[in-house]
Amino acid sequence: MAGRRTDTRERIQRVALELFAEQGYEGSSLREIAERLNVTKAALYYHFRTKEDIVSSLLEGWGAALDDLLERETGPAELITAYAGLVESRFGPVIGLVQRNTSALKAIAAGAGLADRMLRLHERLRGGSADPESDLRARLALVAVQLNSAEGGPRTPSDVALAVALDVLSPDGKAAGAGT
Amino acid sequence: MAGRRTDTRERIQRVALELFAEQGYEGSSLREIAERLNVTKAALYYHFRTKEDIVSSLLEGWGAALDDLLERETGPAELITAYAGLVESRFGPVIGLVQRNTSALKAIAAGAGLADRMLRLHERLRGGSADPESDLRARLALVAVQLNSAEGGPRTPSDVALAVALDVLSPDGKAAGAGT
DNA sequence: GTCTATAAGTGGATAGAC
DNA sequence: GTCTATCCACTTATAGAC
Repeated sequence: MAGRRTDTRERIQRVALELFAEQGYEGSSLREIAERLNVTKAALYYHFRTKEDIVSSLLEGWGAALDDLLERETGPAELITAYAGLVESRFGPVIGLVQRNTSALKAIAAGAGLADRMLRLHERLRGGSADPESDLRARLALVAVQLNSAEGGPRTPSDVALAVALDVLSPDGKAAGAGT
Repeated sequence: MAGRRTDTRERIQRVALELFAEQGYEGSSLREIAERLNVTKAALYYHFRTKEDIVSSLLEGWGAALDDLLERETGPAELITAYAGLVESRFGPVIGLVQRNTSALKAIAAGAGLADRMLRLHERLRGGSADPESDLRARLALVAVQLNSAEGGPRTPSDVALAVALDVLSPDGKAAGAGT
């Protein structure tokens, strides 16, 4: 695994992520990716079977990390905290991509899979309470920690984002949705 | 104005919005729009100069409504309330479109114009306070009222969404950002 | 206002040489 | 592992008849 001689596959992924972030998934062509790498389109096809494979490979790590998260049996607060850690440490750019290309990516298996996991995370986050307000608050908490994702630079310090997310999820004053 | 004999232009807009919502802007072709309308592509070009013109015409009303909103000299709470009214009464589907096709639409003049107006609205919403937390809260308030936009049906009752938005913007306990 | 026909270009993808 | 050359489906857009 670590003994490979070239890193072209990784370079393709890096450049593709760059380009998709700038112009969107459908707005970026394989020709452009190849040009920026100074190779030909055909070379890309040695490393990836299709264009969809390229973007899927980009989403892969994020999907796996979400699965890890969903397996833990922690409560809402710990869940959103761990989620914030993932966003901050590694997956910000990928999340930004997903968020700005929702329509384009929902037509792709890996994209639909991510949407599914986010839905499950959302359910776990609102815990037992299924009322509309808790539902909305759980969504907003997720948005709070990922709003920064990849637009020119981090805007909200990550600790502030997490604090707001936690407060939005369970506003002080009202005890968190422990009743019922 | 009210005396036109055909409504083809409006029918094109209706079908285009439908299709863009289902498959995204770049994922929908003029051929598909024409087919769903039982006309030919060429007919579309009688009513709109380009594909971009079609989507721009869809965003137009929303842009104008935002300009109206920005001209009023009201405070944050009134602003978000009025915004929620617009989302609820007329522009939900359009906002959903914008939100799910951010990348694709930023390459379009009308789309970039909308992003600009949202930025100004966000600034007005956080009023004088420029600290990271107020900034994030202002963004979240906007998200709160528009999260429902066009996915199969309204999820959060609009009054609940507005209440949460107002609370997120200025959590009770802390007085709203009225001082400097 | 809508049609047929077609231009002109791009896209993703493959074959086969090196 | 990368190249040249090519294919073909499909796109936006236009010309001109009806």
